[in-house]
Parts: sequence; C-alpha cells; structure tokens
Amino acid sequence: MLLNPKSEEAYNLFHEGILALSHAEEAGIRVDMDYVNRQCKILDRKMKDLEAEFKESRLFKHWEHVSKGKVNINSDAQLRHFLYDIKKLTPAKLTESGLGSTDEESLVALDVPELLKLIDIKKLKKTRDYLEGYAREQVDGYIHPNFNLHLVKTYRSSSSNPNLQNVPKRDDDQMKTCRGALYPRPGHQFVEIDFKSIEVSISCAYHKDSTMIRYMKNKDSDMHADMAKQIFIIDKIDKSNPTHAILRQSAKNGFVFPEFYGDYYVDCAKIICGWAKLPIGKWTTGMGIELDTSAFTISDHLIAKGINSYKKFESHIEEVEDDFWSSRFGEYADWRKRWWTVYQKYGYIDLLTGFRCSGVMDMKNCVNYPIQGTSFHCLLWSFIQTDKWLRENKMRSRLIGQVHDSMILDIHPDEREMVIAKIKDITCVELPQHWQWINVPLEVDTDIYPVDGSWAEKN
DNA sequence: TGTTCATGG
DNA sequence: TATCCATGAACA
Repeated sequence: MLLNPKSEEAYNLFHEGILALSHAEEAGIRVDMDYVNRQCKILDRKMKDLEAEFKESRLFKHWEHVSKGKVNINSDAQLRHFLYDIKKLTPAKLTESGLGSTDEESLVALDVPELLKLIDIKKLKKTRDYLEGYAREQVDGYIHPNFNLHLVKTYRSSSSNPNLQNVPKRDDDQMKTCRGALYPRPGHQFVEIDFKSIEVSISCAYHKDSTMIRYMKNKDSDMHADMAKQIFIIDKIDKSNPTHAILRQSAKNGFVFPEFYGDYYVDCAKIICGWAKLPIGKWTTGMGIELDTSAFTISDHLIAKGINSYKKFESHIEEVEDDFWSSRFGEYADWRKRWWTVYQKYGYIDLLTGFRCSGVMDMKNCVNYPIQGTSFHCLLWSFIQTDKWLRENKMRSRLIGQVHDSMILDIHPDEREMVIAKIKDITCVELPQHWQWINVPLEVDTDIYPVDGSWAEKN
C-alpha cells in the first residue's frame, strides 16, 4: 500500500502515531503461560474426544469409504466434495468462486447432526490457535503485539504477531479462554476506552446530513429504534423490553449498518429474519420471536399488518430502503453520488485528515474508505495525546494497545480516575477543538477491569 | 500462491 | 449492482 499524506499534518499524525504505538508495543501485555499450557491440554482433550465421536458416525464411515480411507477432517475441499458431489446435498450458499460453501452457516443449514461435531472441533482448534500464538510470541511472559500504519488502504491500522485486534469477544467460551490468558502488570488493572459509534459520527463530517446530525446531537432520539419501528411496523421501542431490544438490534445490524456499507434490501431482509428468527420460506402464524408475554409472535404481528409471506416482507424492506435513502437520509445519499463522481473524474479521494486514497475503487469503496480511515485517525490522535500526557507526567499507567476505535490501558489503581478523566477530555473536548470539521458530539464508553484481573474479567 | 474459513472493528 | 477493512491457519 502506498502511503500518501498530502499535508504536513497528515504526515505528522502518522509519524507521531507510529512512535506512540511503538511505546505500547514495547510495554506489552503479560501472559499467564501456566494457564496457556493448561488450557491447551484441556482443548486437546476436548478435540480428541469429539473427533473420536465423529469418527464413530455413519456419516464419517461413508466419507472414509468413498475417499479410500484418506480423510482429512480439516480439509474443506474434501468435505465439499463429499457433501455436495458424493451425497448430492444442496449447498445453502456458494463461495466467491462459485463452489458449495462449507462455512458454519452452510453446515448448520444442511441439518446433519454429525456436522455439528465438526463445527465444534473447528471452534476449539481456532481457540487453540490464539493460545499458541501467545506462547509463540511471548518473551519473558509478555507479548508485544505489532501495530502497523502502512498496510491498510483505508489508512486504518492493523495488528500482528500476535493480532490484538481479533481476539474472541462475542462467543463467551472462546472469549474466556483466550482473554483469560492476558493480564496487566502485577498490581495494575486493564481499562478500555472506546468511541461510541465513531463511524456514524465521522460520516456526518463528510455528508453533513441534517437528519443524521440531529440524531447524533439529540440524546433522546435513536436512529436504530426508529428503523426498528418502521421495519416491524410498531409504534414504540422500549429498550428495556428484551424482545424490543432484539428488534432494535435486528434493525441496526440487519438494516442500518449493512445499508451504510452498501448492502441492499434483498440481503437485508434475510439478515433481519435471521435476527428475528423468521424463516426465509413459507410464513404462518406462531413463528419468530415472541412479542410481549403471550404466545403472540413477530410473524403473527406482521401477518396482521398484511405482510403474510417472506416475499411480502422483502418488498416491505425494499420500500423501507427507498424511504431511507431518498427521504430520511437524502443528503447522505446525495453526498455519496457527488463523492463517486469526484473519484471518477480525478481518480482519487482526499480524507479530511489529509490522506489521499487512489487506485481502483468502486462506489462502495469510495464512500466507505474516508469514513473508516478518518474514524481511526480520531482514535490515533487521542492515542498520541494520551501517550504524551502519561509520559510527561511520569505516570505508572501506560497504553498497551488499540483496536480501531478503542484504547487499551494497563493502569495503576491510584492513577485510574485521573487517567480516565484526562482521556475523556482528550477524546470528547480536545479532539473536536483540534479538528473543527467534527460536527457532532463525540462520546466514549469506559470498561474497568479488576485489579490483577485478566482481560476476560470485564465487569 | 490463491482460496476458504474464522476472528475482530 | 448488491456489506467496508484487516490477520492467520490450513489446504490444494
């Protein structure tokens, strides 16, 4: 990737940035190697047991028979051949190159119970890979993840050896096993500070859409709840109601974000149904998540509103999409068109932070790169100021890493409140003063871990 | 070396 | 015209 800063300020951001990141690399993160060794043994045992069970199954015996006894259960190519060529099952989806997919979603869709064991084995193996990485990379009980600024075409960072930016978090078992290996220095505690929806905030600096700016400025408004109301045709979203929370999540992760990144109604309808547990095929009453306390489900509700088939739901989402881009966020849509036109004319686009993206881009790249890069630059600028402040004030606390929109610190408890207050000032006050094109308030979330607690022990 | 899969934002 | 950006392992 070619770094192309077009201003002294852009150059300086990365120059100071890589120095600050190198301080975090030098500090490193403590690894409990006894724990790593114990967990690896436990994982090995679980994988061995599952593999033995899998090899007892009729499915495996058939596989073994047709492959002349040379089955490699780690080979997706062999599994694909067996499932889709030999057993003639129909793949739920295809890969990029048009072959039958063997990812978790596709295997689950085949509804073959034995394959669930295979999925579990793969998951345990993946977990083990993280632990092996820590064992391989640790020096005197500390890992020193690299943070790179020269590898990503959007001008984000990346991390490697080991990668600190993709440590499991969503799956509780994987999260506990992997993050449970990593500790702060003795007597210290982890603190993570992350920007709330930074990409949405930064998108406002580019498109200046008045409706979206209102959403970001007004704490009582909630874009995702409003979309949930429109998508599911309900009057009100009460976030404290667990069912409503799922509907809001469906709207956020199945419609709003996919639309921002360039997806369209056909795929959005599918994702939303995944969240709401509605089938893509035939619809009847009594399907999907339950609304309220009765056995009244989301399908009952939608059918009562006239959406009595999946196809009708898809058309409904098409209308929601049309309204989303032509009415609700019309100024955002206009900006995307203008931005794409500029790229087609000049062959490049310039970020508000002074970096230039060029090379082959499609429209989605053109409208997403500047937002992704600039959002990270907000984190990087804050990281640099925090690093300077901690060093100038001879603090015992230090920055140890960064995950795109969050800073990770190893903090001495006596300094905790002062450090957190300073970082809140840097991120939410100093940063918008430094870059005056930031046109909505910025907010952060703070996660405080116990003293001497691992990265798995979030409160 | 390219593809596919899994993990994160 | 159909979700953006990464790293890393394993296989063919």
